[in-house]
Amino acid sequence: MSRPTIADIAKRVGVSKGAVSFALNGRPGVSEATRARILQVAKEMNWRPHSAARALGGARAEAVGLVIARPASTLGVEPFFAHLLSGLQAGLSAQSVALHLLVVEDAEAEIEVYRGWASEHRVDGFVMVDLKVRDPRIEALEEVGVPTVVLGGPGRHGSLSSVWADDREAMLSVVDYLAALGHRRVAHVAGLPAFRHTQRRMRALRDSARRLGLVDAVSLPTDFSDAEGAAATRALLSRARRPTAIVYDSDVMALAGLGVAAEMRVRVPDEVSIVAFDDSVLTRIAHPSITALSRDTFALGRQVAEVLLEVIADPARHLDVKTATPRLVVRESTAAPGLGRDD
Amino acid sequence: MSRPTIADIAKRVGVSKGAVSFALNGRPGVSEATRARILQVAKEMNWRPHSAARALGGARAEAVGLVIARPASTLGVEPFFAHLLSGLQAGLSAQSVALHLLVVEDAEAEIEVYRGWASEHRVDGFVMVDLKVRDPRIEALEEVGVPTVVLGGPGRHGSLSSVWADDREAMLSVVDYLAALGHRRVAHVAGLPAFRHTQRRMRALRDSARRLGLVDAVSLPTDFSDAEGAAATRALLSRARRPTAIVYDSDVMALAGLGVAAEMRVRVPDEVSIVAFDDSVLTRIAHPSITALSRDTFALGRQVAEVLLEVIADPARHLDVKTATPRLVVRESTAAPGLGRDD
DNA sequence: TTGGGGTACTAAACCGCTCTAGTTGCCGGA
DNA sequence: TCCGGCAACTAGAGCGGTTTAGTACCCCAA
Repeated sequence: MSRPTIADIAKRVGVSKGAVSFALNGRPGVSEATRARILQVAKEMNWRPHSAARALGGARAEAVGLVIARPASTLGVEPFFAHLLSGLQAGLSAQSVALHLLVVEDAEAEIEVYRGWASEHRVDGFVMVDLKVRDPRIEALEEVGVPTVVLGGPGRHGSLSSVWADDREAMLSVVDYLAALGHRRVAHVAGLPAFRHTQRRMRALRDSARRLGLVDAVSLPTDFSDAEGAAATRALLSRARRPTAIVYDSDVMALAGLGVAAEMRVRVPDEVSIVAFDDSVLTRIAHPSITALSRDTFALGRQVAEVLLEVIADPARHLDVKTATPRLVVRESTAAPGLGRDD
Repeated sequence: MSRPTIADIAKRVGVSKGAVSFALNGRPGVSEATRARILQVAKEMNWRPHSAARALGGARAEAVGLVIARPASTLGVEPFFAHLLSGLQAGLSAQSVALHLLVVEDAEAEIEVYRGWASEHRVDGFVMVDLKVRDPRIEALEEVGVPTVVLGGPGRHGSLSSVWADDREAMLSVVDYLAALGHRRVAHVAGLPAFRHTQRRMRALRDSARRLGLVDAVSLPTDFSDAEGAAATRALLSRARRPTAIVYDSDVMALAGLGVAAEMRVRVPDEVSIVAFDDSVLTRIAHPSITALSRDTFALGRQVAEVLLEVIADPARHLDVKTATPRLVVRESTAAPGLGRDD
């Protein structure tokens, strides 16, 4: 026989549908004895709520949405993304909330999906990632009126809540560290300039260069791919006055850069130091292992989930959470310029 | 004002709810003129179907489920997984079907989620991954009665459809290649022995060793982590008669193995050749780059999605799709066993 | 003229659950 | 004895669609 409904339970126990509903939802209106009997029978019949029926009455969908506008084929490349997803899952599954995931072509399609899922009550909230410099999604999501947490900032996310890491401070700490080692020519292989965090990192490098008197502090934008990361590295290392340290905006690019250095017979860290934003297995198992800004993306994802659940519980709230600033994990890929020849 | 319903449209156009439903779903029962008028008004009012209401009536959920029983924190490590997810997305989003994703602790919880989502009509089908040797999930899913595609095989997935790659054939091709280069001592750093595909690879290595007269053809099981991959490599390279070639069950472990070799001053590929199952950026950007079995995981994911959509469309069907056998991409990490030749 | 059959449409049941507005029965107090 | 009040429970109206049964009307053949 097919799934039992509360009507079946009601008939069997000999009470009304309403009584069963009250009992199952733990609300007053039934005696303890009756409640126990109802729960017992519900269990025996292996009853489960029909989420659609609940949703019709205006209840929660018990799911949140994550829509990503990237070519699906590049998603897999980013350990960052996978970790974030894991963290989100961890935070959500604690409250048995599922994640509705969709990859679309562009921001326009993304906004369409927001509208659709919201009005179909498919989800209770959204997580928005890849905050752009002037981002049309912000306005769209505000209009849609569904609780949302933006991953990125600070600022520029309108009335939406956000969770952000201080990219500026992180970059400053990297440059300070390199400067303290004695580096004067620090280059930066950046990510997509359309991203807000890329801009903040580039600006931080410029500011620090001025403050510390560094020269040739240049940022080369890329698309985050290993190919462009390698190309940028090749360009930098081919310069007459090549940088003594390179900061990469992702672990994949740093690893690609390391490969290029080896191929060009530029020794790491003796002749060039390498630092990666974003830590992962990649930086640990590379040889030499790569000094990286470690930011526990898993925890970040979980935090995003928690904030979102809070905002869903009380839509009037507006949270703006700053996460721990990435911590620099020093490994074998950095050293004072021109020194060290321990190999 | 809140979302318009078909009743609102009906009132505005001056017809009944039923007529509106017929018009919006493109079924007979209304004249072309009326249909056009209804569609026009629906568009003006920016109407969207309420998925919960549809689901109540027994319609599709337009979503499929993927439940993974792994500690969420290890998910991100596997490029394989991320690629698979991307491919799934690509296949599903072509028909605007969303992916309901959940990470749970163990197989038991996984089965609970299958039961739950199925009876709540949250999804139209499931994708099952990580096929184990004697897998209780198979029976559970058959009982649940929701269209499912198992990633893995061949065989041992009951009445469920499946998509599988020939791991045996793949391993044979690797060993043949190594034997042809002159290798006689081939080791295998395997994955979790509970996985069916791990078993098949181990058996294939044993069979091939017998056929080709290889010695010391040993498989060391691991948990797929870079740590255990490194440890296994260290153990193998410390042997008195160490292997001249090592096959790794994942790209991450191969990269970790490469690191260990460098650290132990065992030259690759001069003293030991390295081959990875599963290709990704990692194997390409490593230095030296790693010879790998490339299997286009993205395409695999898309194929799974397509098969699932087919089975959902016609639940009576049973598909069993064998994907292209992984192709060996030779890079810098393999060569004839030159130095340290001591047979 | 009748009647059969097709088309275009309406009314209402139905899906499974929630929630409000009763209704019943019992108790205690005046 | 009557009545108010409360706890326990019932009846039934939604929620937003789909779908079935039924109706009104028209056309055409007998």
